[in-house]
Amino acid sequence: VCQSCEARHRGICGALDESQLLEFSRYTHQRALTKSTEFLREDDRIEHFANVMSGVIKLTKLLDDGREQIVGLQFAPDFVGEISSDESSVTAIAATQASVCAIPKSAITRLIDASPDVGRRLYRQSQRELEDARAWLLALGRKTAIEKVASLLHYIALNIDPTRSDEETEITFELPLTRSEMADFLGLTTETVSRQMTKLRGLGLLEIQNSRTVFVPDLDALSEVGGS
Amino acid sequence: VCQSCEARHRGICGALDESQLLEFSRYTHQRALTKSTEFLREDDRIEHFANVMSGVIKLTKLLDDGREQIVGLQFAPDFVGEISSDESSVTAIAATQASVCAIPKSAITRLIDASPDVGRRLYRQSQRELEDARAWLLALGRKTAIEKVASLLHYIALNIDPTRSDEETEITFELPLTRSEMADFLGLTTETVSRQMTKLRGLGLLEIQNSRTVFVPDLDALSEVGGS
DNA sequence: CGTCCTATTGAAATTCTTCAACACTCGTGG
DNA sequence: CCACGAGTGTTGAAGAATTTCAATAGGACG
Repeated sequence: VCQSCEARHRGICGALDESQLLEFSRYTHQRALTKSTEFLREDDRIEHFANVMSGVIKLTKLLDDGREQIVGLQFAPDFVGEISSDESSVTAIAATQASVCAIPKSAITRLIDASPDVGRRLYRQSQRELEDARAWLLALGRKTAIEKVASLLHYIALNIDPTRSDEETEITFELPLTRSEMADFLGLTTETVSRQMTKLRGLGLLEIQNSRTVFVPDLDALSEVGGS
Repeated sequence: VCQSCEARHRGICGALDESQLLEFSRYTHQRALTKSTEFLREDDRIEHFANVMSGVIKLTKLLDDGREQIVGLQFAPDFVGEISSDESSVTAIAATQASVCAIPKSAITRLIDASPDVGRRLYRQSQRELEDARAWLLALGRKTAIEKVASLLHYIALNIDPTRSDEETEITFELPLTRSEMADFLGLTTETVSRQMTKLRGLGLLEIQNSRTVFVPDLDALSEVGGS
């Protein structure tokens, strides 16, 4: 059942052998999410987890007056959900059309006990998310608007396509976020994001079609503008 | 040997029974760190980990032009170091006089294999750090200067004393950070931090002695200013 | 007592935001 | 088929929050 799942190779399921996978697949169900579908809300009880198979999931936090911050983006084959906590500390929303493989909490617990490698993979993913979060702390705290936007575009470019090879220096992709969402990620306003995009285009680091389709001729140059 | 270690109860060593602890203690060594001692540098190979027993460790990241961001504070009995990565993604520096219990990488690996509970605790700590990092992303991205400073003071107040009970609504403590370090945490300048401290004092939320000793009469009121 | 480091305060400068107008895209219904 | 409208994106000008520059104050220590 899981053979076709993109999450198979890098995700947690790669830790399972064929028989475990078969057994496990009895408890999972695949789910298609339309854009903007919320499938996990901050402070809600966590009942199940999800492997992102395609699309992009945004993790957000809210201030009570409505100010919003995106605190993470999950690309295939990332795992969504906090194991060691009963309540979610973030809201998870499909930023694009997406498909996920949902797993009940009880199944994942059993899985961890049965296969230490699953636990290791979850831990590794958690560490990777922590690294990402800290890289963004640096960006939000110390980078200028144009550096922030360049960093975000570079980050998305590197993660949007799970099959992308590291050698490729140019890339074309669909932005999974609106200007407003980019702003909510970077602690800016839509207007500022838009202006910086225009500036990057002026620098020849970016070409924009439809305002959503982006061509980056030189990823390293973009990364350079984003600051190390 | 570890009986006196503050890290015993909440930290990872709490997962060990007496005999494991004794065996384990043969590989650890306690180390006193004077203020500003760097004991882990970004991109360096990780050779050993550390349990914070007292004091505060700051985790920082640098941009190549020297701009600095503090991306985490580790209080007793937190664990410092990334298990699932060979190179550190942060620099760890003693923000105050501190003492740590250092553990060679090889010992921790064996420990995890021997006791699943240790792995679980490390995972849980990692998740807690991730939650913290994301809470600060919200703060850096969307809070105003005064909200940032109030949030940081509240955070420090809650964590500085491992023996503090949740019932206490007022607290006096020594700031483990200079104004400049607070600024590096919050993505501000020292001047702005100083001005917001003055403002908070004016609001009666803070009393300041020596500029380092702080009295907070009402933690909830402070938290309120920091935004939810 | 002077020196160094940290912190505070003021005034000018800058970045980013806010407010406002307009353009573009896409789907729906006349 | 075209017009309309809603959502999204761009651009300009004025405003605000924070930074930068500068001067002063307070402590710790030799």
